[in-house]
Amino acid sequence: MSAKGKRDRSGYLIKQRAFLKVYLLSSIEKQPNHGNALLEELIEKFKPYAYQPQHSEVYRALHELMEDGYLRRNKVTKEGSKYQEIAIYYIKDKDLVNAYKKTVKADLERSLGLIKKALDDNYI
Amino acid sequence: MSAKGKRDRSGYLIKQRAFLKVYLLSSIEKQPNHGNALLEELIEKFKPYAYQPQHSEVYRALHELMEDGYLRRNKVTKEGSKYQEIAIYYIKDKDLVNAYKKTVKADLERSLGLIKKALDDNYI
DNA sequence: ATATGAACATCATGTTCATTG
DNA sequence: CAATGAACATGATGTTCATAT
Repeated sequence: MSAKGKRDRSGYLIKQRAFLKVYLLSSIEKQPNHGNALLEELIEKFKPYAYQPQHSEVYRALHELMEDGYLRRNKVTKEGSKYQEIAIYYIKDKDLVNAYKKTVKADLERSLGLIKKALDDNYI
Repeated sequence: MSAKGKRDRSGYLIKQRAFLKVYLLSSIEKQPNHGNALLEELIEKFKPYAYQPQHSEVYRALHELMEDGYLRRNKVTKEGSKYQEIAIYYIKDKDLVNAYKKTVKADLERSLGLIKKALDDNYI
């Protein structure tokens, strides 16, 4: 079974895996895309935050989203000068996606609260 | 060597260890205290956030803060009906503490930014 | 060389066990 | 039993290797 409804026992901040999953789902909602392109997009997006997600973590997230029925994909042969086989991801179940994003939203808000509190409590 | 200036390679959110350390330092600044009492205080504080730090993690944080010269402690025999030997922690170097808290503040703010961005980017 | 994926390695942290008084 | 600490175990993630085109 994949990492579905799990939050770690102690309940500290949201895990990277879930964080990346919502970004992947949002991006694919706008436009189906393949893994490496999604990765590059994320790397670019987080540059100002000194956060650089690793390719393996992004692939793992995508694989889990497939296993859990959020995404589907089809392998296609890239046209043009290059002839690399790539996997394009599409949303499979929009309702499921929305439900998932909702739970992650709650965890993001909880995390936001924790960090805000730490700034409040420890800095005048 | 302890976990001093380390941030994980990918630069995702602030680590629990550092998060707890600033709380421990702040609490001890106000009032020297022993490990278990600090733990209970933290558990209480984070109850609304469904976050329950573990005792081992708090002790590890305290040990590192000693190793790195932020805290000192003395073992005392508890008076009263109980006769347990407990370790009371005191601030050792205020300037060092302030410097440390400053770097953690930056990481908290960076983390805050990341989470805010995730909420902005993925939810209308 | 690009894209994907698996294998392997490590770190951060959680869970359990031990000791002391 | 309260407090501390170490040992052990697991999970989350990073790094490296493999494969295909």
